[in-house]
Amino acid sequence: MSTAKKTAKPAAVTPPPPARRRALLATAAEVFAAHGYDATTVRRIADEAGLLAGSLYYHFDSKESMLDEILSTFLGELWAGYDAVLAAGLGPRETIEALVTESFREIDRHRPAVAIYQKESQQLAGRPRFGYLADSQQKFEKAWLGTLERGVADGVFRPDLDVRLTYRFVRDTVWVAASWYRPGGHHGPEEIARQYLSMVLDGIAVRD
Amino acid sequence: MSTAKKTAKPAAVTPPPPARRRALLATAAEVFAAHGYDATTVRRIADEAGLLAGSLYYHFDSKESMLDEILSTFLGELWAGYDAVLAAGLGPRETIEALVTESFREIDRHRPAVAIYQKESQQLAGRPRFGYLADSQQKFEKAWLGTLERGVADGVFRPDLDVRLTYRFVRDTVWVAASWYRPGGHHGPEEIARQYLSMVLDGIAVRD
Amino acid sequence: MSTAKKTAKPAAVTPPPPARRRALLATAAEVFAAHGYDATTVRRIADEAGLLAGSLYYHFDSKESMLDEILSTFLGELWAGYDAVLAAGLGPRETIEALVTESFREIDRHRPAVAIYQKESQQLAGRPRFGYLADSQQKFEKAWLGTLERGVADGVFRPDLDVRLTYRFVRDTVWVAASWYRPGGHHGPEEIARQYLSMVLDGIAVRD
Amino acid sequence: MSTAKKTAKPAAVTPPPPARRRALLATAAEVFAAHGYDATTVRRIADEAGLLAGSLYYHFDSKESMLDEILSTFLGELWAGYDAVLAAGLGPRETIEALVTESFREIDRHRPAVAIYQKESQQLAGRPRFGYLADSQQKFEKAWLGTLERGVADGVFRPDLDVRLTYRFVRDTVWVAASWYRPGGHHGPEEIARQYLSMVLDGIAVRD
DNA sequence: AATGAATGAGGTTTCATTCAT
DNA sequence: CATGAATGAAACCTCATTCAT
Repeated sequence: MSTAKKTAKPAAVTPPPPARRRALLATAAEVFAAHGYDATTVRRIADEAGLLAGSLYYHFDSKESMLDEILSTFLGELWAGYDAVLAAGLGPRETIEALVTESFREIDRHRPAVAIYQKESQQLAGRPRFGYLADSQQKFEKAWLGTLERGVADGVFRPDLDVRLTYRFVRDTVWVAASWYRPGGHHGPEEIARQYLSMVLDGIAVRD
Repeated sequence: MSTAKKTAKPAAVTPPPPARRRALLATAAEVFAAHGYDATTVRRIADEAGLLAGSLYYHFDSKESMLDEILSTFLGELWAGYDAVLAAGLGPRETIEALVTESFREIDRHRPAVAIYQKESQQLAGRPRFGYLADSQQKFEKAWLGTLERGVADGVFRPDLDVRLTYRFVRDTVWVAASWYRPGGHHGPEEIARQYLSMVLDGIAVRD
Repeated sequence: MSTAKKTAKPAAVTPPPPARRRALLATAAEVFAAHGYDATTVRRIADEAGLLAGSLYYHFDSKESMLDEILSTFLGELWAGYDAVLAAGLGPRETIEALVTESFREIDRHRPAVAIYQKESQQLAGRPRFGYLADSQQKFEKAWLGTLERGVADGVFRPDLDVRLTYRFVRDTVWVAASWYRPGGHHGPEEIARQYLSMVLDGIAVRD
Repeated sequence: MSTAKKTAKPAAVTPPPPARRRALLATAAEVFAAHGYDATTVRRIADEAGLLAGSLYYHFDSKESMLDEILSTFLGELWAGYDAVLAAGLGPRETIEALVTESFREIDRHRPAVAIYQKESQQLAGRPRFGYLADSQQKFEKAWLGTLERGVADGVFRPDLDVRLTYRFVRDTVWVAASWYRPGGHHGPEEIARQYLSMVLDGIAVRD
């Protein structure tokens, strides 16, 4: 029956429009990540996606709006994960472990977006349209710095720690991983997180 | 006679005063670092330097040649320092300490160049003109990876270390510091190096 | 049966309901008049009409053909009115009065078309498709100029009149009214015509 | 002597930069007036001026800024003339005569600008950048309407005049002349003004 | 050394139009 | 009849680069 086809996949009816959009954004993200936002031409994205440059403008307002959608989508999912961790009431060490693990998971799922974020966010945060990048960065700092400080106060982390400096080192190292991480490689995100945490928490030197 | 000056140092006739060149390159590096190479217009550099865009071409062949000169100068000095460290015959731990300290010193002296290197090198390494970037990266990897491996073999570093992964983390953390480091701030390069080494070598967690 | 309807009026099958066409043209005319032909996008018209840009092409061949239909329809009705006046055998003054009155009536009924005509006709008259605009302008000139000349010859209009100049002034003032006239406002078209004729025929100065 | 050349034309030293600018603006104005602002391509202007489209951007920020400069320059000169007339303390009839004459003089000197103003000002007045167009229009209305009202009050103009309507007719007729006026033709601006004033003030009909 | 002006290639974006569904 | 997606031409604009002065 003709109705059978329509009722067969009712769940798929809900998100019908984003289908193409999402594919195009994925392509765009890949190219942005590989060549940098400025150096990426709209034509390059279109080529990669198999249509003409002008046709992209049926789906998106501008090159910038593609970037915007890529970054805001990523940050949305990132904060969903982070907020869950922060709401779990874990101790400082466990919170750091969970945040690091969550971060590498995000890199695994949104590698191009993370790479773009890493390279361009400082540049973009100034523009009004990307104000949410600055907001996110502030929340980010609050979450990490707060946890580190709590750890020092609780006697879990070394008392001589310069937390601000430590925060910067940890933050950068985690995200910069997006520049070399390849999904499906030797290590999954959890394995990488474990190695990284082992280094940061316990050091690479052999203990006396 | 006017010829006296010229014949006195015949070799110096071609590149008259490197003073201006250096100043212009410093300006260019600052702008490249702040906005990214692609996003930087020649006019912007010229504005910042107080002349017109076209006038820059009296001093340099092209925008790319400015970038080239900035990066190769930086890498030249970097390797002078690194080679000295590597030739000193230190133990693995001391070598790592010396390399990290040397790196932060370079960041202190060449912050814009390092920032540019960090952001653009992956992109540039492919082009023939910037082949030395890839070479440098290889030497770099060899130095660091070798030292880490030697440390593990010597029982100085933990035996369960994934040296490749560790190398990446360490490398990135060091260089990424160029994006937030401000010369003349709270900590000098040596202090930052010490903090960083303390974290990487001994971990941030309190020992039992 | 469904076929009954179709076979009932075979002649009407091709151009089914001019109702929709007319409504779409009215919308198009409004937008053309408000923003100018070139500055009007097909999408804007479609938006205003409540369908998608592509869908307009089911009804019309092109944007230009909409313009064409709007203008030719208008001119058709205009000349029906003018020809009736000119065939009535009135005296020069009465002819002028009737033409002016008829013109303001047309503005009342076809304001957008008149506004378009006013703004674009000089531009369009050159293109072959719109040759009828030039023809119309010639007929127009002949009718007005002829009447003015007749009036001077008959001693009804002042003998020192530069008829060509007068023609231009009168012609422009009448049609330019389309840019500010709003149907349903204070004055109806006949009232405006009366005021205008009073000014042009007798002047605004008080007679001695 | 070399100094002779420099001191020969000291007066020309003052306005050295606008030389090329003004010529380019004149060309642009001509093209805008002939084809309409929207329908005019930057390339067309460049072709007409004998350089490449991109080169225009050395002199102007944008197509819009050319339009802006054309219109604001014109309005500046127009109001210099109008203000002088209004400040002269003439009677209503003489003021109208002087304003009309001044207007035709402006058309004579700025024909393209007037034509552009006539065609595009209503469209542009809404945009913030061209707010001065709306301001000008208000001043304009105040000047003309006020004079007409004063004339009626003084018994110089007919008491049954609808001044608002009269204002519109007079205003349009004057400016619309820019669409057909050709400098250097049969009539100079003063002659046209005289003819026009004769029509408007005394009417075209023969007095009884 | 530097300026003013221009070039020419290429970038982003717009838009009338087409067409399978 | 209408939609959604795409095309392709052309528009505005940017920018590295050149060159006569």
